[in-house]
Amino acid sequence: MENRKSNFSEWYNEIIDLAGLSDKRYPVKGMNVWLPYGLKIMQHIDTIIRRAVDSRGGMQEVSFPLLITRDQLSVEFEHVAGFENEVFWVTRGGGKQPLEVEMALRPTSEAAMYSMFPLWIRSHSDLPLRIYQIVNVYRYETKHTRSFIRIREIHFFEAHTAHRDYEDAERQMREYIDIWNEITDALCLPPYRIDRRPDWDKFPGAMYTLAFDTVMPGGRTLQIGTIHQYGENFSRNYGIVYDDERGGEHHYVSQTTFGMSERLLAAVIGIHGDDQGLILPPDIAPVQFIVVPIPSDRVDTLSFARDVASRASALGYRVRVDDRDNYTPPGYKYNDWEMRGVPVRIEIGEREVSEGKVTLALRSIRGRRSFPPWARCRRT
RNA sequence: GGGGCUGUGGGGUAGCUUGGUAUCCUACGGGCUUUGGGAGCCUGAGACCCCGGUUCAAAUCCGGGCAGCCCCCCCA
Repeated sequence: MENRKSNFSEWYNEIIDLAGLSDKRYPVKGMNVWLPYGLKIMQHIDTIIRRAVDSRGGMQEVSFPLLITRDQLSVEFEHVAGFENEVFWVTRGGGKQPLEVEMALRPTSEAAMYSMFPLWIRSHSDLPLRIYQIVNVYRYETKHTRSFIRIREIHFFEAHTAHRDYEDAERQMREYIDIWNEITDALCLPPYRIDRRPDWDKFPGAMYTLAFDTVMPGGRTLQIGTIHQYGENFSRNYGIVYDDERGGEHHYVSQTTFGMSERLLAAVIGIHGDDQGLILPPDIAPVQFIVVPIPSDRVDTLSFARDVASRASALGYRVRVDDRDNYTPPGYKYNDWEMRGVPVRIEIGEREVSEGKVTLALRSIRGRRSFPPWARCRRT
């Protein structure tokens, strides 16, 4: 395997392939296949995101259509102009018939959602409106694409909120930062930077943008999340208004958004990995304990291994017994699961069976210790 | 947006300059033997990115397309 520090780019490509995260051989530029192991990790990341968002209450998950009509995008607005060069268009349907109304694959969902907001928001009692979705968005990247970092089909979390005034929207911005802290804690990401982007670099249409940046090996900064204060910029263009308590008087809502993507996975890969491969935080590891039986003629290590595994499963951990028999020496399995980033390995050989103990090896420190049965499972 | 490079079995490669039989490693299937840090022997299957051009003949030369890689810059 490539050296992570001196040759990060190639190490990154190699580990994504070896660990079975994503297959970039799919014949469309920037659109890769999520492989089982990689998809599981991403789903666990999504679970962490949902937990962080849902636990605060008031925010609800939705799912909007993929297609946006040309009309929805025909608003004269810097937001629309900002994306016009990265939109995929659907122009035909049913054989070769040109569509009467051309449709875009969403590059982000403002235009989709804000076409519905005026129908949903009538009075102050409809506010705040706070929704999010985890869907794919599409951007016609012309530059060099890169697994999980710059792709054309993006696995995207986007939260959208509408508030009665700017102050309430600002409160939402502060809550986003709390949510972000909870997520980065669970992913064991190191302290990050929050940058207020200069005007030329803010999200198209936003009043201001705060970006969460992290630094990858090799020194490159990776923007892994952004929150945007829209103020009334969008509501004035999409006509999102409400009646206040006095009735009759219309006010524009103030809006915010929060965006994240599989760049979170890219950050976890890049920041935690080493020359042996991935190192996964336990919360997102598809396999948290790998039990490796070492075959023996004298004792039944496999049964013992399965017994250990079922006890750990009963405690709620994700456990797997590596009972593949085609790789006979255990060293292959050790290296294989270390490469995949499994946090804890449990080795079961003659010694463990006869002494009634297990031997644990931790991925993060690459040490090994022997323990009496089950003693540490709850704490690891 | 700019600069450079590459496409050969699943992965990594030799062959290309000088056109003619495609090399090796690894992974994979079958069989036997093995087993406390990437096992061994036997055997089997598997490839020249796509389209066009030059030529008796193209993996090799030329043009285009598609895909990928590296550096600078930037987006989630």
